[in-house]
Amino acid sequence: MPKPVRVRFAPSPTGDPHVGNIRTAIFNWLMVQHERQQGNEASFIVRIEDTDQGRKTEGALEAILESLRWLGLSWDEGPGVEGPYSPYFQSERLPTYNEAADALVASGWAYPCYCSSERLETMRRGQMDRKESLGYAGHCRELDSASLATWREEQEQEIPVVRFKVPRDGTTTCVDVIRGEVTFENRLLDDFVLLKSDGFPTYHLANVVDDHAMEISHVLRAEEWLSSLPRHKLLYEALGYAPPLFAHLPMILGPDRAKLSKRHGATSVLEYKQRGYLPEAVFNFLTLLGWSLDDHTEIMNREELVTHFGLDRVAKPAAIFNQEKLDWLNGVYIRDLSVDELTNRIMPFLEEGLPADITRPIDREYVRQIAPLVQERLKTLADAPDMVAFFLQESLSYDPALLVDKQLTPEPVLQALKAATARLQSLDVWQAEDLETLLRPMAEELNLKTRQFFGAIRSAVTGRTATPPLFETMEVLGRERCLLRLEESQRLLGAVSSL
RNA sequence: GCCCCCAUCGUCUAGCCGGCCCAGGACACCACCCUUUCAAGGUGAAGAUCGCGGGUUCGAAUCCCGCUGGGGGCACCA
Repeated sequence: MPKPVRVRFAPSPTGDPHVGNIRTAIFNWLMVQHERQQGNEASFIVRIEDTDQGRKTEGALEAILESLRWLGLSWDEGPGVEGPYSPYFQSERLPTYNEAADALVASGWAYPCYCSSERLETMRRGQMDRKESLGYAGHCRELDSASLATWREEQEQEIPVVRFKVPRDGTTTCVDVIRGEVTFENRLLDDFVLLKSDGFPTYHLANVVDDHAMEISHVLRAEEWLSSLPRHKLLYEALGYAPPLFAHLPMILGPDRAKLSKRHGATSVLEYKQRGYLPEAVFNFLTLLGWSLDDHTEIMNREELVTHFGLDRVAKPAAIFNQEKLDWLNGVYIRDLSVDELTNRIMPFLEEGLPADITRPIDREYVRQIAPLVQERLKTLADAPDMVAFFLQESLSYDPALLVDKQLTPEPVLQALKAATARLQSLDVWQAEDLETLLRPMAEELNLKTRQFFGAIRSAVTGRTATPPLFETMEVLGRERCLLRLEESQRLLGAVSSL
């Protein structure tokens, strides 16, 4: 019986989670789902690492959870889902860390340090000037209790921090599932802080203690953590814990190859939601950043991803976030939606983005008729309001020049519009097919190219030059509105040509 | 500065326990087709001396070493 797979996503509530964080969450989640599909026991845990009171951000927790929910990354244990290892907020687990720190001090693996932050800062600057490697030099490490007390007075520190006593020599070899063995020299690791003077643990301590307490089997996290691995390994050993397996995931970089940040445009997952990206597209796209199935499969739904995902096909190099490819993928997913589904997804964007003069609520049934016409033209759901507005607007406002093809003068266009209107008035079945049967032959009669003739009608009826197919558009627009707009266009054009 | 990781088309990547690769797919770009506009779709083109230099080998993108480049880390942040 293999030990159950237990992985965790451990964000810190310091802002909107960006796509890199979420990609990590996706890989964790995927691994769990895959294991389950294989018939193995597996759990996805969300643990909130809120041990830095100073950086806590209002609303960040909700943003994290919303991001996860939006992408369908449900968790088995975590906020709102109590489990056998509750609580899942580190700020509520302080006693556990204290115990661990005490045990470490008792066993000689850690010691209190009274050095003031000013002293540390000065030390760091000195190291920088002398171009030495940075890190705590170890002043309090060897002090006996008497000299420690004196030092405490001198530094005016009430409460000490607790530091880990890193071996002065030797090496620490760690294993990363994706990269293999990585060896570090212990003398280059400084005595890092375990417990801060405010009583909160640092990431290193909290992380190790919790991963052990929650019986985490695999730690999948971003590559930026790789250099902390030896510290963690040492900590596991000092604490007498069996370490989990570690896999450091490739980073996601901006187009300038730097760590993704606000400068690169949208980085928050919620921003993508807002910009009209489909969660299934974002999910699929993020999965492809650092993982691949083979040399040709790219579009995979959740289920396919679950069956194929594995750590063995995670890539090593960092990936650059390619916005254009996401746009394409989003279009693919939009085109794949059923009309009903597309209508549902578009509605909120229309309510939100359509001009204020269009009366609300927007008629869903009508939108449902429009939806198929714009489906293959939408790059994002947020494109919908602009693309659809003319269907719902009471009156159009556009430059009458749009009615006239560049190679034409207003006069023949005006005549054509007049003729078309007259014929259309006597058409009793207002359907695309009939509209086409009626109008297409007219182009030749009027001695106009179809693009010139249809273009004029298109502009008259929509106020635009780029629209869905004309006849279907007219059908959805309806007889009355089309005729009205056709007449209006003649008025506009007449005014222009008489100038 | 020191430590660690990484290195195939502009980008995401396949290939990397050596020959099937003078390197495959996708996005973007270009051309053509379809066409009432815009899309979508179809076809095709262009695009990587596999970062560079040494080895090993009959043979290297694939193994080894060095260099260079990029990234990450070096907090009482995570």
